[in-house]
Amino acid sequence: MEKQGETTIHDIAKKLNIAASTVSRALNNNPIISEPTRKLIEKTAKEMGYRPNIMAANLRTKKTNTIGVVVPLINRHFFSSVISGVEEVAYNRGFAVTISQSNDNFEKEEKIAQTLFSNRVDGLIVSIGMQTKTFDHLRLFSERKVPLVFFDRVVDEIEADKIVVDDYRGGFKATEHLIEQGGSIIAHIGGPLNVKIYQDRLAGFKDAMKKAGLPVDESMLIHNSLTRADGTNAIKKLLQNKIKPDAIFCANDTSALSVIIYLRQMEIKVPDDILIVGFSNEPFSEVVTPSISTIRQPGFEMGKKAADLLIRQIKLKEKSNRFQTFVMPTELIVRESSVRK
Amino acid sequence: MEKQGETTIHDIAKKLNIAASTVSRALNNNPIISEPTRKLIEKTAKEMGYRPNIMAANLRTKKTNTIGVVVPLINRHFFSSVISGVEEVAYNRGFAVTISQSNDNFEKEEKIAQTLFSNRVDGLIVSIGMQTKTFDHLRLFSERKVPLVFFDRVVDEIEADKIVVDDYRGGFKATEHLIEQGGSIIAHIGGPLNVKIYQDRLAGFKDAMKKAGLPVDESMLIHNSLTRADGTNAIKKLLQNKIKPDAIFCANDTSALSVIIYLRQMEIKVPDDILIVGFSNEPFSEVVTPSISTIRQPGFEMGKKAADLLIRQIKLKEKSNRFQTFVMPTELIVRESSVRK
DNA sequence: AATTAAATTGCAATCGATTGCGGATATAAT
DNA sequence: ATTATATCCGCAATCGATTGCAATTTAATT
Repeated sequence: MEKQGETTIHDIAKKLNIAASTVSRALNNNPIISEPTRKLIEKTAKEMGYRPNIMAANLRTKKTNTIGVVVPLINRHFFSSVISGVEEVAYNRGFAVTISQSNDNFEKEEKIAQTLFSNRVDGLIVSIGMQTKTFDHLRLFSERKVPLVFFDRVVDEIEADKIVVDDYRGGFKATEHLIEQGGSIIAHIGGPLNVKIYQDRLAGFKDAMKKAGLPVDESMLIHNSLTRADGTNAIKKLLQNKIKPDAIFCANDTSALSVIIYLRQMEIKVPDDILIVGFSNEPFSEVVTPSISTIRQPGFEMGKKAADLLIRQIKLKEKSNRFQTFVMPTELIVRESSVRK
Repeated sequence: MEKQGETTIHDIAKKLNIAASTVSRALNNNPIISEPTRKLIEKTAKEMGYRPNIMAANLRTKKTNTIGVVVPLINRHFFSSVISGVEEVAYNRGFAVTISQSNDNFEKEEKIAQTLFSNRVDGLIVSIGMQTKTFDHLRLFSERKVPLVFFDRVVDEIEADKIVVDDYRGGFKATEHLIEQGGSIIAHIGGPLNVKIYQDRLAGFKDAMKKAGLPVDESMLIHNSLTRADGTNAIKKLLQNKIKPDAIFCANDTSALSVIIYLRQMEIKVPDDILIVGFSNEPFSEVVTPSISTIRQPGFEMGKKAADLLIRQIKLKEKSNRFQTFVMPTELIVRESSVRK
């Protein structure tokens, strides 16, 4: 005999001639309920196919047990790895994960933030888009005390927990490595400078150059959105310089790949003629020929850490702890593209 | 003056000396409310910083405006592309997307299904895990009339909308291509046969062989989980056969990659000595050397289609339309790994 | 001016679970 | 037998929005 609707705690209560409140407490393992009645309630709940109505509970408790994640692009190895890490931790601690992608579009990012806020997510994990230069849509969360964690592309202007990779040292190590391998006229293909990670990678690049006593010529610096097409355009432009680079530090693997493919077409040898280092350790960087030296970013671990921090904030709540910034170590992975045989 | 809590429709109603119901209707653009009062209500709502409490609305309407997506692994290009497509459509139609990964683990898939069901998602989009051989956890949805759409790794035993790629023709085309290129002793590295897509790819393989009058030797068929390690083991085993294959159809690009890398180490030339075709068109397959011929699966489009179908079901509800299966066309992408120069 | 129809708005119940507080029962102590 | 002390449990309000139905106001008609 199927009931017409879902069974509620009231149905269970009625069946057992007890109060709904008792049922509720029993099902929530409230120790105030005696063992035998709890057992009984659990048993009949199962028999009746009871499933708690989470919306009702949420309404009452003002919690959704949901955390929101906003990334520029899901379909991108680094971000999907982070999401994977977030999901793993969240799932194990009883949180659902709602995911949205901004497509690096500011308006969409704003709308997503509004929506997630209205949906009362218990907390938010964000990596901002490349166009994002104002932050009111995110301040909304921090001001209303909704826990917020930034990762990778963080926002300096907002106080919150942050998880970044050591982009500065990554840029530094990459450049230093190129210098060690014999590069002296070194170009940098970087991302938009309103995004901190690209500032940092650039800073690392410059400092490594300075340390080695090498000049940084403006004509050797290019900033774009680091897509495949951008990478191709960038290398074309670099090759038009009177003095051509003998090494390039690319701020991501995608542009490094573009460069390598274009150079192959031009019959310029990598690494013999030009050394290349990328950034992020995308899966393809390992298997392309020549394989791309790059900087590893521990995406999965960052996701786990972000979720852990966020959930910690959610649980603590009131106790406004100081916000922390975690810097995940970067690792230079040396492959073929940067080592002369 | 911040109110202590959120402003509700009752607050607005009180301020304007009208009933909460009027406010509710006005905000929902119910035409029964006159234009001037609607304007007034909207204006004060904005002034007071009103944000609807979605949980309360959900509780009342029994809708969550959320759709669940379950995939084996987020961090996998094909799946993240599908998710990306789902997210795009869902977002534009006012649905949130909750994502979970099963890690190809049956128990986790079960728990996820339970959780999403309890969370009252309005519909579910699923690609089952490799271990999944029973389906009660999914029948839960179909039986309780929660819209359900399968994609890629679908379940024959459950009636629902399904979106698959034409794995049979994909397998057939891949194999036919290998034969055209001169392969005659052709091996197949496939996935577990409880998953339909792998059955179909195998069937396509066999039929293409039969059509060409070529024998299918059991020793040329290997089934595993198609990981990097599995791929390496598979090619090792194949090379131990007395008769060695001169072509291999791999059921995914990952195993094709493993094979290529192993063969390179063994100094066996691809494509000169052995032709290779993979499956899925993972990003790396284009850029590896030799680039991998493969079968394209339109992940993003599948995601969009899945979301569209699901939302259509959600909107129609009652009108139990016939369930449909959409077969997305596959496309053979010929690259270096399967073409003798 | 009276009556009717139409247009608006309000009342109050409802969705299902949670929880503070008071009441009932049982066991122990005197 | 009586009081004290836990131990359990139930009552009823509450979370905030939605909605059927009733009530009121306004406009239209005769």
